[in-house]
Amino acid sequence: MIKKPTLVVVAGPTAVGKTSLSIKLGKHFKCPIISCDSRQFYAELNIGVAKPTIKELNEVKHYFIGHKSIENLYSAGEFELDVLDFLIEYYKKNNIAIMTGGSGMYIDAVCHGLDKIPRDENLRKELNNQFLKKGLKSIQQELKQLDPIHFQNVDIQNPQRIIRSLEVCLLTNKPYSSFLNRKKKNRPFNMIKIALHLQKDKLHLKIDKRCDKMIQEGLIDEAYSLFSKKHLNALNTVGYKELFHHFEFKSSIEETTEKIKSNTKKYAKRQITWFKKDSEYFWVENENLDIAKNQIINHVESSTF
RNA sequence: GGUGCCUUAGCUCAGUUGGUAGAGCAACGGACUGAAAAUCCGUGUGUCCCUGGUUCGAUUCCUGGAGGCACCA
Repeated sequence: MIKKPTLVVVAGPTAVGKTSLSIKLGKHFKCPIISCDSRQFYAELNIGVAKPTIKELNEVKHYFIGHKSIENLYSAGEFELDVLDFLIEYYKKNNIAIMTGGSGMYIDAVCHGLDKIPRDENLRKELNNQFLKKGLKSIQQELKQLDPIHFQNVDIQNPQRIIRSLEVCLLTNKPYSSFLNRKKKNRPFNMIKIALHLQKDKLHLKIDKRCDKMIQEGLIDEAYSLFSKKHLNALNTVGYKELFHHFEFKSSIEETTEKIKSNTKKYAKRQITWFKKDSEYFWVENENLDIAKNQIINHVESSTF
């Protein structure tokens, strides 16, 4: 049995069935669920991010759902601190919690920690402008000067990465690479990491069905009500960005739905790539909810620390 | 029925003055330290509609056929 503070992580690609399975697990272990989904954090996003329903939210207590506004920039680092604060308090009186979600970087931030590196939104905006005006070469050159070590290691074709590191160099007058330690932090709790799996064609079918359902349930209206804010980072999100394009360029709704499906599948692919390379995950086939649930319960209860 | 055009990757199409072919999208693989549902990188997967002929060699030229589109009847 679980005696030490334990965090059960339930990860997996979008539409694999994390929500309903973790609710079953939450009921079994009588514990709350920490959501680790970088888009369900936002109060304004509902249908398009497949938030648990009100009914589901009432079945098991959820945290970190809808606790932020799309107007505010949130980050993996802040999430790490928020969840840690929560868990330290929580484990004073309880010994098991579930964290579920598909945002690999956020999961890793909680489980292993990020190095403490500052950020500056305004500086980032300036650098984004510089990139738009002067191009990739310009920011590449600047990084080569300010942090030759990171220049060697970073994907220099990726403007987002270069801008992030330049942001830190300019803000601190120190090279970005000097902040990187890459050591896993110790946590005052044990972790059991589970990843859900479905055969690709089954996952794709579920994605297709779920996208159709989202449209039926009013995703178009939801996106339309957010159209004026489409520049916000939180709205650079599958399901919304394709609909913004539809509003702007009058592409057909059929075409748009297909695009959402296809981008969701690409997203799932990237998630699977992320989880696959982490050998700590115990993979569970999620064809049948109850079988998967029992498999996870056995795995958790047989884990001795 | 006649005339013209078309048939090449999963899709839309380039192309080869005859030496077995390449783009976009899709698909597949990967990276990832405060934007991460983001951002970026890599890979061509092919009876070039079928048949016969010319040729050292035909996806390319010629004959015949099949399917499609357009126009004329």
